[in-house]
Amino acid sequence: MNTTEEKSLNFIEQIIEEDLRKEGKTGGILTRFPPEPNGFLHIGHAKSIVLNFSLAQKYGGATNLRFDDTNPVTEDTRYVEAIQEDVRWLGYEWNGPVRYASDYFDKLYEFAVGLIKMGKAYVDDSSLEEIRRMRGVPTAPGEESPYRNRSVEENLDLFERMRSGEFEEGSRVLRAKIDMASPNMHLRDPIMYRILHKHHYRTGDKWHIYPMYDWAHGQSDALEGITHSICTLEFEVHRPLYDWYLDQIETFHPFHPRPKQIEFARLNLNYTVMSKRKLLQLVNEGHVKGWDDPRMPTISGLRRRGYSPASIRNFAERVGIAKRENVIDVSLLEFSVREDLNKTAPRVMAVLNPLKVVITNYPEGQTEELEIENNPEDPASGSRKVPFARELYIEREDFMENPPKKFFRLGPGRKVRLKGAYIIQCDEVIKDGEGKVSELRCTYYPESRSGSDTSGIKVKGTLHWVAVPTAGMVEVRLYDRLFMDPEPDNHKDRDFLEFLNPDSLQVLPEVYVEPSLKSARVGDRFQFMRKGYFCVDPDSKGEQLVFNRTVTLRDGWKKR
RNA sequence: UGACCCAUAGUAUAAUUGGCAGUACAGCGGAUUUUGGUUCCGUUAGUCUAGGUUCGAGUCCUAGUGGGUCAGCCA
Repeated sequence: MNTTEEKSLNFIEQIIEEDLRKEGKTGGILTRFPPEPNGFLHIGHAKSIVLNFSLAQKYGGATNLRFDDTNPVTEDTRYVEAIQEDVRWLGYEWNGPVRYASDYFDKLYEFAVGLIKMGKAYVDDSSLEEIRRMRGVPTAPGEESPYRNRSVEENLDLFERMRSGEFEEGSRVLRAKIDMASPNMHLRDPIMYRILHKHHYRTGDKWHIYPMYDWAHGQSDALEGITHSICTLEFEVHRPLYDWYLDQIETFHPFHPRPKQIEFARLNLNYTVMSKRKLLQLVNEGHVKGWDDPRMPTISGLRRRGYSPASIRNFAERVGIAKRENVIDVSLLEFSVREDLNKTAPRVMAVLNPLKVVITNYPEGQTEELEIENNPEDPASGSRKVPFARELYIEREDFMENPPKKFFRLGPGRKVRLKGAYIIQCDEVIKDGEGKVSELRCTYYPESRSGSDTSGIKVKGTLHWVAVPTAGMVEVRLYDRLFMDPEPDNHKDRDFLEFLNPDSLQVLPEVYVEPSLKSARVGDRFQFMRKGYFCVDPDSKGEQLVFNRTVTLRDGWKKR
């Protein structure tokens, strides 16, 4: 079973192995990750990154990072920085330099001239509206442009003048001459170049025409020697065009290897949105604090939330690769972080919502240092000293005045163990003027000390705690799902913003923590025992630490 | 009144390419536990429908149904 499990390949791996077999090779593929720098990367991109890089690793190849920067009006260098950081943080190193589609603008222009000379491309003076109208609709053929049969000489002249900036934006385009009656809309004389008098962050003001995606992408793949160009399903209808362009160019400029486009289903996660447009909207309208808000499904958001690169990689491997539309349950993502952090995150104690406990038989002024292991899952992580004292904080929800039988925690007359310390018994409940429990008076059993317990007392519950005199204080931010609906953008009559969860962020400004947390630094991850995994946020300033809750612990006692 | 793609437990994904439908997450039950965590064991639950080919169909064929994509000078 293990052996068959290892042999199981996804459909892309099957295609690659078949391709390699046909060519009598055992490896040497080249994949690419081609983001457009017009937004931050999200968990869906992570799936694509992991796919492309792990395929290359598996089949002895490499992966290029190429920015698809063919639209200067929406793209920005700010995004190219952020994207590189995210890919690196995920743990991948791309092949050679960062590449840009704009590196190939000259080559692309040359290829376009080649198509014109073959009579396979022409300059169209039609307006945007005319072109749209004459394109027809999916169920009915379009009609040919009156400019479709210009002479090669005229096309060459016009195209050259388009490039030099002689014409207004929108006045002309270069189109491939294919088939206005094709059932595939993308083959109805697709536009190759549009006029854009825009400054490009890399090519400056050199160009007045910019290539469309279809014209730029496949050729960039071919020029880089990409063997397998993996993209998402919506590009499936583009594949005939991808191949057509390559077919034409290969008549005067053969490519070895010739790239092959393969499509797979993008990742969708429930209780969130994954489109860059909607993510941008959340940022711009202030529904979140930025692209890296810990509630965002962006890679930078997840990083800030406390997700580790390994947990995201494991998640991406687990979701699988297929062509079926899918919606992954967030619980799989959460499982992936817990799995990783359980093995790596040191345990500490923090009380989110405090209730004071006074141990009446513990000598006033006395303290002691208790040795507590840092991570029971990792013996190599050692232990630390945690101070104990007569006055402590415990979690308010760990006490009930009238507890049900199955409640294993504290109640009047009940006993519990304090983690790594003593067994205590609740003797008296003190309330404030409003009847709210304000303090517990307890007694402890001196002989029940952890590690040398001779008391013989058995308790069912163990509580975390923080000693009052030595307690540190931090801010904690608790996060819940950003949307209350599993598929917020899948409702025909309702806007996804209607499903925003008003309680997705809860700030606890004063949380008591054990003193060992003083040395925590931005990015450090911990398990707050019994409460979940937490990560130090960059908003922390010096001693003033801010923690983000990455995810709660699995709760076998599902209360609330 | 088109073309193309897709359809396996609640979710996602396998099935040596035509040979006992498996895995993970989620759920449920139990054991262990100084985290109601972890770990371990058990368990519920599936091939869209109808025909056909075949000794044998999740897999091949036909039709249907359902879902998705395509009408940007976005990618």
